[in-house]
Amino acid sequence: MTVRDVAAAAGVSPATASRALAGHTSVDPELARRVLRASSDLGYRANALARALRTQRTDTIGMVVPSISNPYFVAAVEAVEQVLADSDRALLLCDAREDTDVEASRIDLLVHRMVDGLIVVPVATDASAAALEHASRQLPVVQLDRFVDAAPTDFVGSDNAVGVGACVQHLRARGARRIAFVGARPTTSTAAERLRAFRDHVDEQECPDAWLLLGGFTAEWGRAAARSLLAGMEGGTGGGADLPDAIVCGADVIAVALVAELRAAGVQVPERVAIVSYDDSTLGALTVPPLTSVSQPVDAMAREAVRLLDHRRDHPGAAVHKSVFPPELVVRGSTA
Amino acid sequence: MTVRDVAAAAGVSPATASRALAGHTSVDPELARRVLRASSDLGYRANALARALRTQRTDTIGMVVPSISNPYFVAAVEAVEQVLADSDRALLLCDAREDTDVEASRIDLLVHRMVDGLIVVPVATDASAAALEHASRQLPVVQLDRFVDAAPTDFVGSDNAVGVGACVQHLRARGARRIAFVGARPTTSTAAERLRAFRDHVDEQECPDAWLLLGGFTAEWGRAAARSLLAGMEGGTGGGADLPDAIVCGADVIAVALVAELRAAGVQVPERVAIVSYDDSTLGALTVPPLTSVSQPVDAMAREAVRLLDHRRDHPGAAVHKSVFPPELVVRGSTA
DNA sequence: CTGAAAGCGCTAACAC
DNA sequence: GTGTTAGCGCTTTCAG
Repeated sequence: MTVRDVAAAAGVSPATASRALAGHTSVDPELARRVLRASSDLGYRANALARALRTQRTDTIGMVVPSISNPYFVAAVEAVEQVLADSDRALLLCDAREDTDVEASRIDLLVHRMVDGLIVVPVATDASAAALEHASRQLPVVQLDRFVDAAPTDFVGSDNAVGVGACVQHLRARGARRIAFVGARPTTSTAAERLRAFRDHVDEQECPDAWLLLGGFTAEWGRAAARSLLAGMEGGTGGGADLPDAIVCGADVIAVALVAELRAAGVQVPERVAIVSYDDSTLGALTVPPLTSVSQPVDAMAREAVRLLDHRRDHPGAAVHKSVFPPELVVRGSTA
Repeated sequence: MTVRDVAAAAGVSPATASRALAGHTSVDPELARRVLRASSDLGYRANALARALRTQRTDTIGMVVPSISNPYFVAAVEAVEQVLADSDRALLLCDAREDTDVEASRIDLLVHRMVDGLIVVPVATDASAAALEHASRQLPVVQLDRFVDAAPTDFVGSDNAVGVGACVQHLRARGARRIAFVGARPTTSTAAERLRAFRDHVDEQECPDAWLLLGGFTAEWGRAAARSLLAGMEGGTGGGADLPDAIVCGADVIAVALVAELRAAGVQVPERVAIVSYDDSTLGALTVPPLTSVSQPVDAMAREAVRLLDHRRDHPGAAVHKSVFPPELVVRGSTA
């Protein structure tokens, strides 16, 4: 089943058949109809490989995420997959396993596969730069969620300063006076921005340095941070006086485990300690109490990422573009 | 950068260069060395598209899962991606969104992309059959986790009878006398097998029909089922007398929401009601209390799935093969 | 063992 | 507007 067969059946040359199938206007309407007819009669489907080899387009987008076990990235993958499916394109997905070496090898794999573009959530600000920069010289690349400055690519993310600001204001309005921050070490732009935003919003009075707890975007870290806060309480004046009124978490994976640990120790959430978090993942909505969390418009962000890739394919020299979306605080039981 | 360049640099023909690069033995060792040398000097990488067009191998495997938001499927995707990456292959991932029409169109997309094989977790026993059957006539297909009998493909799964049996025995050993089942309607083989196994293990005494609750593999259903059980309690003799001692859940997503709802209603877990579940997902380990759950050897299953695809490529006519792995009950706080 | 030549299936110049 | 021809880059007959 090739173009030649269709062409023969329609009584035209392969070239004309190809043009008709591609919807080129410079084809006699009558011939075009015959071709289309023959094509559907024969159940013809153009060979994707041959077309790709010829046109240098694979209709495939590559995506590399730091870890597919993180529900936020899963949401991103889901959204991108949907956008691509809508335009008959496919997603080559790779998991970097939080390792910049793995990440580099996956990026290389995808470039070599000649994907039309690459969507990357970089593992780390420093160590991801080289691979990204190299890739961006071969094809359109957009960084999603996190940004590596050294790699001059397009970017789609959300405004972490606004998000964290909303968290702090919400907690204050709810009466919180003393607020802790449990986030990730600033090895990624999001972690760094959230930390900086938090620092900008509170002073030493509201949050002493001991309550700026930094680890990783993992459940283990959430648990460890909770234990650390609880230990501080025991050393204090007793009665939980040295526990913060509220905690801002850098991600739902952290918050879920942190809440679990606090509750296991008999600390009431939200009565004794209110919790706000980031990502608004399915995870956070399932727990007791469900998490108040900052939500990002993932679908719109996915659409924008794909749009930027398409745009850059057509305008390789265009200036680097950054799209930053406004997040929104979704209030739930953890601050009820 | 093409084979011709390498060949020229090594002073041989493209054919010989190609053979040397492919490791064919029928090449003069000296020439082979020159080719390899030239290749690495020039940083040559064979064009994946051209090779695929010629050899009819894309080194890409397609995978379709019912929903990428379900952590069990994420674990499966993660495992498959790892196995493929280890053999320099890539994963084309599609999400069927629990819809058999979407599933059919994604399978079609992947077949058309000429993936070397297809790993499918079918959405439903009936409605997924046609697409699977059609696909399996074009390329190697293996069904994972769930099985559609009408589609004669290889299969990799785990023994649900053994898993559910272990759940029931564990609960009995813990002193449970009255056990409810909250699972999914038997529209998938796993749901059906788990339900049947449960029925085979308990009698009307231990579990009246009212306690066989069937919905979907979703958190919403877990919540609804919990409410239903709580409503039954109110109608009973009071004091929670009409609540089961234990509940077997068909999946962690169900269990997590069910536990949340029970606890919100003041029911102690595991003291009043013990919970066991299925999948042993990251989700279940994060909750309070963490879930006792049936664990499947996902990595081994992924390896086996890829092995079956490879095997079938070499032996298209071989008999259909089913690999069933033994699951294992992981005991945690929800039955502590 | 090696090279020349063909061809995977498609589309894009180029001529008519 | 249409057909002829060439070629994307690779591998694999087929001769030698």
